Amino acid sequence: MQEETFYEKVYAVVRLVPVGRVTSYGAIAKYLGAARSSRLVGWAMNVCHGEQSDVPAHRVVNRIGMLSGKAHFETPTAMQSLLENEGVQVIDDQIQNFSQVFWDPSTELGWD
DNA sequence: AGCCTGACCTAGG
DNA sequence: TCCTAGGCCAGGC
Repeated sequence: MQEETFYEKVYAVVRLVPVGRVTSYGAIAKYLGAARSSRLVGWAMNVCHGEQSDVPAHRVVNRIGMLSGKAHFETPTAMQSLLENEGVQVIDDQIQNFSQVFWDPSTELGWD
């Protein structure tokens, strides 16, 4: 575990995100014990984008549930399309029922 | 080696 | 309640 870098940890958590659910950068960072390093999560996603990793970056949004990273996908609509394909309703780059589809690792995984 | 930027979050006015 | 400022770590120039 310690051998894994911050990115590896981020990827691991993102990969644990169930289908039809989304999480936030801050939630992941907080779960990793780096709540103040939420930017690194976004940076990790950027690196992940270049990698062929099976990291569902489309399931990661900001704290308000907005598809802030959609611009970094292959296409501006790829993120929304992927989320809608998984059953997540997205309107105007904004996830609907965000509180319901939100998946917090600190809560879900934290409860053991 | 130093400065700037970035898919963010929290706090203060 | 909305807007502005600061801070965090890593990568690029």
